Amino acid sequence: MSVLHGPVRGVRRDDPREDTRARIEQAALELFTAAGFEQVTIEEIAAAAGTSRRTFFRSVGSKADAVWGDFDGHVDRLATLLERSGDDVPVLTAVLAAYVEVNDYAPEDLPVLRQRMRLILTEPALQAHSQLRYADVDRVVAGYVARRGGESPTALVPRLVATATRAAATTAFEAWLSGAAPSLADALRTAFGQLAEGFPGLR
Amino acid sequence: MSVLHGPVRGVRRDDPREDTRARIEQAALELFTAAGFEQVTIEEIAAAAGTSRRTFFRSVGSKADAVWGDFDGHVDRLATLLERSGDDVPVLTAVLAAYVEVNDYAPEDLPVLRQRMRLILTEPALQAHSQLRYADVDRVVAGYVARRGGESPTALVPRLVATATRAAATTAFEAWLSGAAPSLADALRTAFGQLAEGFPGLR
DNA sequence: GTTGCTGGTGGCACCGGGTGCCCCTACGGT
DNA sequence: ACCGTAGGGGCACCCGGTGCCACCAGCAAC
Repeated sequence: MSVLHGPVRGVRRDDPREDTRARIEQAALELFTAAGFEQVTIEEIAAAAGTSRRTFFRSVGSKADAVWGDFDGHVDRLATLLERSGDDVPVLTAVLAAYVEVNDYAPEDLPVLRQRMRLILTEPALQAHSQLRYADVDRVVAGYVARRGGESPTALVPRLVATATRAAATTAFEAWLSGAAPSLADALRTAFGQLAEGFPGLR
Repeated sequence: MSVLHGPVRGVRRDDPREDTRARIEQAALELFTAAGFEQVTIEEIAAAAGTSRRTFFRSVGSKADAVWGDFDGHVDRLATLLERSGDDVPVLTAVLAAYVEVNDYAPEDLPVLRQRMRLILTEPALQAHSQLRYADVDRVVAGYVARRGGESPTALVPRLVATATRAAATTAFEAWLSGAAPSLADALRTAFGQLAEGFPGLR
């Protein structure tokens, strides 16, 4: 699951609030990458962004959010994509397609995405925080699977499909990050393919 | 993935250190269940256990560890079970069997297990922390799958099998907790079955 | 009995993330 | 000139977590 926010997040183009937020996120990303997430204090980030500790918390909410950015927007996009997918396409295929489209970034955005995902997947504190974000994603996917299958969103199969596909997505991200996969979309397709086949050769 | 520690954890039977630890964990569990994880402070737990804040941290390490208990021991048991499983049994079957055996509790231990898992699966702070524990489990399973398949533990398939089976295990735990499954072993078998079949009907 | 060591403990100061509250300042409308 | 409002800074506080030292059993050696 990725992290970059779309081109337009706020309402106005020169929103001063969004401006300081962007400055803070950028400063944070650089410092985290250089020195490690836990080694950098909020005060240092604020200083690097030319603002105060208090403003940091007001604009980004928490230290982890400085890395995650506007993830809620991505979850919303995922939900919209699933809602709009036709009922004729198989469930797993629809989920895969939604994951692929949500994570379709412009080439110039890929370096920053790498930076963020690298932090999220390697720094323990961010790894822990990720579970909370994943839970949001899982709720969306489970809801979709439940709707398609005429089941409750809390039934075993919808939950299982949601967590398993999300596990596949994060594994695909790891593979892409390590350079083992040519592209994110490719890694996602490979992982979902294995999942849908029930891991042939391991049974 | 469960949490209860085995009958003997320490070296001596009347280890005073183990004794205060057990008292603290019990007090913490009761308070967390009654008031919620974040609402209870370390000082309150220490007071309820008849000890001090400093001793709390010395004996249980962190607030989350008061709920998780000796999880490392479970990971070790899982690793041992996988090591000893024969090479003739299919990989997924071996992983399922290991999960089932690791989570085979005596009936009298089930209430406490429910209490702990309920907190871990519902309290956001503990949910976040769980990802770090799951990562340990995933490393063990990925290592086993890699060995059986002659691959690298960091290759896509071993990682994917590890995260997907663990996702199945946690989903099974949720189903068991909510009362939808008669037993933990049953829920695990159902979830692994779905996973191994590649979710028939959704493709 | 005194000495000395050791392990479990408590107290204390400190750090860092996070929040509530108040004040200041710049800006736009009237 | 007069406001209202929004973004920002400062400050005090809470809480989880750690390092350090001081205390006090118990126990071995002399």
